Amino acid sequence: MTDMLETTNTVFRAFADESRIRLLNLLLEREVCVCDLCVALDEPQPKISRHLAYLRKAGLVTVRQDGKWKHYTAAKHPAGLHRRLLNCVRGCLRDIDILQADLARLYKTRECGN
Amino acid sequence: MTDMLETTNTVFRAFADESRIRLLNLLLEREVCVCDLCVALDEPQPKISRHLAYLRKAGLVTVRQDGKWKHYTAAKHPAGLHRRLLNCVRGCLRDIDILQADLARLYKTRECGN
DNA sequence: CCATCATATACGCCTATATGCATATGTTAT
DNA sequence: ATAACATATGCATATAGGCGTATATGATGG
Repeated sequence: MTDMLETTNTVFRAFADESRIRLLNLLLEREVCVCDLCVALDEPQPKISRHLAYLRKAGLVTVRQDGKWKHYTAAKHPAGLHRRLLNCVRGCLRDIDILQADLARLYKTRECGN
Repeated sequence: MTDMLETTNTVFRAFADESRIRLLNLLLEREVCVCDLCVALDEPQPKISRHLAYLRKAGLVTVRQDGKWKHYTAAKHPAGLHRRLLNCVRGCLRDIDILQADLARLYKTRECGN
């Protein structure tokens, strides 16, 4: 496929933003609703939603609707490059301060019931 | 380090461009001078030089001066994330048509002496 | 010193992207 | 139906990035 390079490009672009890396870091851990992500990252909701849309279009996360909440999580069976890059993130980024702090806040937070 | 996330971001951005992926693909193979890269990618020299500067600043490639030529190659001992991402490229992207064609052109070309 | 060659950078233009604020959409409960 | 809540999107703006063209820098050879 000739457009595989374009797909690759899309995926790398998806990773090329601090907010999206922070989101992926959390979504690799477990399923999280938008409001909890807002709390964990301490960022306004429209900003979070737009980045989630970006990640969704890039095929890196999936959504599950649950009443008025939407729960996002890292895509389960991503294609070759997606999977490898997600593993990169999981493996390499664990130690970064901000990402650890995000995880800590995530586990302290239970905004929505689920 | 708090700015590790920024570094990470820089590296991902470096990968988020088709020309730069094509360059990295070649530079992972061997040391190449700028003029040979222009031929292999069939792109104008200023464009190549600008992307090489980008990759240099991101710490992904190094330069060796040799008279009037400059030879670039993938950084030998990159840090954790750099190394993992470069391996990703080496492993995942080999099969892409364009990248294979680039390699083929590279091996047919010997513009500069070295 | 001057011409030539290899590479780097400056400029202007255009597109993509990130963000804040306001608002739309969609769901639940009363 | 309406109010309240969760999420998504539209608009305006600011900034970054990519590209082509022209030009600067730096090295070599006459």
